[in-house]
Amino acid sequence: MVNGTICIFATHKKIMAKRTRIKDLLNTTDFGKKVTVMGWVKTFRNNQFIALNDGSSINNIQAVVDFNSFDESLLKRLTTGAAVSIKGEVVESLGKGQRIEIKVNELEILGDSDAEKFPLQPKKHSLEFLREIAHLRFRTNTFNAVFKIRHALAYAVHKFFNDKGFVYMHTPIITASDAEGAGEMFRVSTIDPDNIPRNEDGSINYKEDFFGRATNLTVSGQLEGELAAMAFGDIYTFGPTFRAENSNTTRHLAEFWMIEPEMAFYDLNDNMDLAEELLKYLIQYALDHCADELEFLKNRLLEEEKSKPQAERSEFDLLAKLNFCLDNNFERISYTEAVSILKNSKPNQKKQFKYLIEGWGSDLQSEHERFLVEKHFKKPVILTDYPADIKSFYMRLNEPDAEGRTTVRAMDILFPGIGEIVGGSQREERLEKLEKRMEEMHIPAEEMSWYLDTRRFGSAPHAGFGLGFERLVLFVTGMTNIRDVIPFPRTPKNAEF
RNA sequence: UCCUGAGUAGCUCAGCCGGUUAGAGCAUCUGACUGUUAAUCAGAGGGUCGCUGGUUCGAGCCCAGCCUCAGGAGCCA
Repeated sequence: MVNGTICIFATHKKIMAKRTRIKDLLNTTDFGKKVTVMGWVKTFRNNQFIALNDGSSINNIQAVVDFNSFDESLLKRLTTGAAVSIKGEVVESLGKGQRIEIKVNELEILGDSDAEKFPLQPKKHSLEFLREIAHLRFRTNTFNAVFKIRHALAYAVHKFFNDKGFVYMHTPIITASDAEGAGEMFRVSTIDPDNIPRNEDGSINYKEDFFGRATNLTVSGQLEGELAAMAFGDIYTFGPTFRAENSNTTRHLAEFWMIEPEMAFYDLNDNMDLAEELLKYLIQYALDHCADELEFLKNRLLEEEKSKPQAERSEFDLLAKLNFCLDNNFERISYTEAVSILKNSKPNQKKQFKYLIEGWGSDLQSEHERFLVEKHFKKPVILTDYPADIKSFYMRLNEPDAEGRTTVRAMDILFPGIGEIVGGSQREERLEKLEKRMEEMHIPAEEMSWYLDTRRFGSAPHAGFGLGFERLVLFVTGMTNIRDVIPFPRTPKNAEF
């Protein structure tokens, strides 16, 4: 575990010598050193040159075989995808294109890879094709970079909150509450579908079910998070979330990961400050710790853009886009202000919007959000104080404005290319107002008694938000389809692997 | 769920107005070469044209239904 080497153990004996990770090898100046490297063959060129990758770096090491001193039958097995162990000497490369290489002394095939069947070739594959072989796509440069960044961002989330004294709270995956109404839920049940127990009126008798009641996979840990925030002050959740919506877009998954901080004694402004600080911290963390990966993805995007018409190409490359986000304050405007900007905007006046802005009260369409973020402000935008009618019951009510319109203390952070990346609010802490709102929205108060207890005993102002982790990874990696930033995407009609 | 588009070799794609034996590049296999960088050169093999049905003398191509994928919309994170 020292000098960048790790040990591999079998169950009862050490089966392999220490290996050197390729990432460390690529930085070494230790010429003449004898090393063992293990990895997977990317290509084997000219019967001499193995491009070897062990996942530690997006870059390969070149191992050079003297084909006269090795069995031809052994060299034949150096196919793309094969796992090999190489003992050799670190030497300065004779060729151009790499600084160092390994002169191979011993070569062992650990696992063959039938070239006729292995689907990955040393060439560009479409992301659609790689999605069909998600179990192997980790071995490509692109997904090596994407999932390294995903890891770094996940770690950074915990570091950010831990450093601020937040408590990481595990909220339940299986939940009985479906109160938030955040979309269709997946039912959790052990009832035999061929023999459903029924009540006299024909409805399903959930008393017979595993939990003795109807249960679902969680759509949000927020309500439970609020309970914890009312004791710990500052908490966050970071876990899987499930929505059974039939959404077929580049931004939606049936199973995704969400980060939900909840803070006592925060108002909406504190909430926005924290969200903006978090997003900038995470972007900065990726820039600081994933330089190689981001560089690779930047070039990948530039390559891809070449095939697009000039008008559709983006203004910035990936790194410039990320830095731009760091250097600028997010624009904060109210829903009411946004509506007036949109009403007077060119696309609205010229009737280029598919949905024209008529007046106050309806939700903004994605074309409107995109206009605000990508055309008008050209930076991330935080929209606040939405009409109460289109938002959830737990959001804190504002006093009606001069025209008698009621809004809630909600905020959505909109990012270019992604749309809504964060949704949050200051919560309604006043019991009577909350109960009245629940009644209006037909939310059964009896079932939510545990939630309302927070307002009955020591209620306090508090706020929180949800950050879609995959949407963040999308933004940072510059990928365009959310199915390519989660290892095993679950979408309608697809739960392969 | 709605709208639009697509589905042809392992991959990426071409296939004219419905007409003979469905093509290319890459990959694979065989051989050559041996400091290559998506190596190169020569040759070979490889097809349920998404599925089902229909129209027609004749369907990869036209029609209907279904499945899957992609992009957009809605819902949202």
